[in-house]
Amino acid sequence: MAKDRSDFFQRVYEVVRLVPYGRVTSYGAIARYLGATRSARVVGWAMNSSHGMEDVPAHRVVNRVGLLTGKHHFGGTTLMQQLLENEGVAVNENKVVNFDEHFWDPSREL
DNA sequence: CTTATGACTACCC
DNA sequence: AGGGTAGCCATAA
Repeated sequence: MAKDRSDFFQRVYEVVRLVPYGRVTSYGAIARYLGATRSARVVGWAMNSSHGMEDVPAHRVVNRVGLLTGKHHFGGTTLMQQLLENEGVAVNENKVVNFDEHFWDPSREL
């Protein structure tokens, strides 16, 4: 049951879990941290599986421009936005305001 | 078993 | 500078 999906997914989940409160990161940042810049899609796909993982704050993961691309997967509502705003992250038009300020890069912060 | 797609990003022309 | 294609890995059919 441990390595069911793959180590890649496990690493992605771990990094996302390490995202501090009130901070957001991007798929590419995680992928790059794992050493696979082009694997950003896999990171997003990992998030798709993260739906059953409450420990994985996927709402803190957005695309490189701070756009809540995965918001549709949160129930098709503003749930993702509400979660971010609840943590102090301002969101406007499905985009993270001051994304550069809230951006948390694992390979940079870690 | 093979094909296609998917919450992305970067490079090439 | 802008648009299009390729790359990555896994899951689903």
